[in-house]
Amino acid sequence: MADIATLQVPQITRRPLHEEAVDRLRELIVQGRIAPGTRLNERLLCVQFGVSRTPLREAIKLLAAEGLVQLLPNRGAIVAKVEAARVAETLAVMGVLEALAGELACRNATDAHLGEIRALHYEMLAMHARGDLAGYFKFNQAIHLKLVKYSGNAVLYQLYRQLNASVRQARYMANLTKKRWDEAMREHDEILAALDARDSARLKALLSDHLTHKLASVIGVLSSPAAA
Amino acid sequence: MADIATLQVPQITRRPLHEEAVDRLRELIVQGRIAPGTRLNERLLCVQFGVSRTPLREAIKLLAAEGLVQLLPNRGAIVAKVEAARVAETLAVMGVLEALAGELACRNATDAHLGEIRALHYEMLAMHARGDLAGYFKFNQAIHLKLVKYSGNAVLYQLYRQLNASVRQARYMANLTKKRWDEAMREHDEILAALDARDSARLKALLSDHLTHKLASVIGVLSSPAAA
DNA sequence: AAAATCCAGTTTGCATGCAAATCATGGAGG
DNA sequence: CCTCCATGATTTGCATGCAAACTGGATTTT
Repeated sequence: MADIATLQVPQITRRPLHEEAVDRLRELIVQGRIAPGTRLNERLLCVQFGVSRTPLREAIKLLAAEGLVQLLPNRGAIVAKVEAARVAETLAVMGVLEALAGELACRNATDAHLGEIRALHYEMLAMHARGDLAGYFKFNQAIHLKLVKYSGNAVLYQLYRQLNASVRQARYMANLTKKRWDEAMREHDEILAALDARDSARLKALLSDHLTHKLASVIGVLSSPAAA
Repeated sequence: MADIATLQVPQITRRPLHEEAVDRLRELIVQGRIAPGTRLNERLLCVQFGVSRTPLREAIKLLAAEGLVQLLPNRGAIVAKVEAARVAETLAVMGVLEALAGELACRNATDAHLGEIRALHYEMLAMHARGDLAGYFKFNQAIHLKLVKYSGNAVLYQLYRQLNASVRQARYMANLTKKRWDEAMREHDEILAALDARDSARLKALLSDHLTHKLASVIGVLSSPAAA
């Protein structure tokens, strides 16, 4: 008897509030609902999240180490600004990380994993065909994240996600031109082919180029904001 | 008048206690004074640091996002364990980061920067000649850090330092054998030569190999702890 | 008029107190 | 003897209160 009850016991302990706060605040930031440079007013966010200042402050500290917010001693925290220079640096790093991920994924990913990526790839192509930019970004992100995940290197995955979050807003500005979007799709085709063939050297080169192109695209947008 | 007074005004505000706590706690952890897996007792650390629990808890959250400690909901935090698998993964990532750093440093480092690295290189050789392991580690670390710093990519530098800290204990186990130590010195000679020649392709390859060798060395030690 | 000073109002940083969860120890039952 | 459960002690998580620091604008000084 009481199997269900005993099984639930380890789960009834509720999730700490500061974890909840971290997720909600991160969501607000990466979605751009709080403009970069804005001060995070503790009291305001408290009432918004329905928690006290203590767990909220702990959440802010977590996000600070992630690089999403910047701590100003005695002046609280502000949403980290996404400066063009920093985005460029971040994408350069992500480029080599993804190249490594591709290399490892060729060795470590299972056929099932490859199938999953292939499925996402076609979903992405569908979004591209429809001109659904939001949907495209979603699947594009998913593909890149899965690829890194299936590298089998957990440290790499965690780091990549961290960097990705810190430039998420900027990435949304990347493939703005139709030309660049089409080109990115061709690149993705090649990436998938190399992955399927488990050609690690080729995949590595393709991913590196892909990120370099994305970098150039993002920089172009960031350095001339009026062009949007 | 009152130049000194007005200049000091912005500085009299004392450093927040949680920042102090972060530094002291990080020091304890990376130096291995607190064994991996140990629970961080808040009350204990409070009296040790002379601060209240609130700033201490915030410090722990910062270190958690850095990866030095692991948060267990409702059970506080423990010092992150350095498992062989995780060290291997981390070194693999550091390898590509350093390769990128070398590539960038060839382009961006000034001659003064190169001179500084060269000086550190000779200091390291001196330590090697004396058989001073601790001194050798110190200068070896300095060289690698400076190289990454002089890449000019701040994101890369921050990430590299973070990863380096998280496996610091393990790195001390790396060059245990005389043979590996001598080999590492030869590799460093080549690295310096490539950097001086600003041969980015060669430097990239050398650094990548260097880390791969270090990885193999560390793994060998970690997987057979009795062999020490 | 421009710059420096001063003074509320607001916000952050920190200490403390309390409730919930976890841990440890001992005893009952098999 | 081992397992399971109960219960007190410890520890974590959170809310609140207070002091220090910052902010912005009015006042004074040059």
